[in-house]
Amino acid sequence: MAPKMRTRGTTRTLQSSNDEETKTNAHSEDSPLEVGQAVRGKRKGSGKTGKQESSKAKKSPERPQYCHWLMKSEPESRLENGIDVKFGIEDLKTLPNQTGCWDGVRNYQARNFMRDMKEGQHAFFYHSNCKEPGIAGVMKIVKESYVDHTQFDKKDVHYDASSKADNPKWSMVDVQFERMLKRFIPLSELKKIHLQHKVKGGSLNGMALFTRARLSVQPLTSEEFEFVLSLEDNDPL
DNA sequence: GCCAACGTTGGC
DNA sequence: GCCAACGTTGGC
Repeated sequence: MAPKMRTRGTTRTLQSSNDEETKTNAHSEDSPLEVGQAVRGKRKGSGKTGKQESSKAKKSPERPQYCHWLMKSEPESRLENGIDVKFGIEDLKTLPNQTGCWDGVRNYQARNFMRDMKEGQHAFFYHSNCKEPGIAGVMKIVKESYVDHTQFDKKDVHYDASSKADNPKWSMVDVQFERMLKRFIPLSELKKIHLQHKVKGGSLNGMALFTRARLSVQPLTSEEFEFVLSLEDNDPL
């Protein structure tokens, strides 16, 4: 499976307020349209088409529109309830079409960011909770948010007994491997740059990786995204 | 609605 | 393995 993310928590996080807002829309799952290829065979795809959230939705104060993302997952084996949650970028490459569903996110803020994702946008694949944390590669969002079927699966690590089929709490997106970075960009290097930029100004000044460290799905501004990509051609700091 | 206790994330 | 930071829960 795809235990991708550490969602456990993380992913799911809501930060405070945000989530609440989001939560508000909780019901809005997006539409599950057809199933894409979920990776796991199971995909339950609910077929209902959601019409949308509209209803109540007042979309809160609008959330800024981001179009680049960073998603965390653990590349090294670790048992959670007896189940290995390992899912690194190499695992994504192995799936059919190099595509998988990013299930298991159980944090409202992270979930909301996934709900904001649009097909065709890019996300960094970040390796967390491992020897060398950092950004390994780039993926593309190939299916916008739909119901995360693992919330209803008692056997799944991320089963959520509080989520009901008629009002699912958790969503996921499908992502496709795009490419490895020309070199792995370690967290340690990003951190040094972040600290410099905080002092003198610079693109990584407010990077979510440092300002909201525990969030497993986070947005990047275009400037941040491009800056990180520019590091590929530099020598490691 | 506050807030203390508890649980999780994830770097180190 | 430790533990700081922070989200979540539940009593009141």
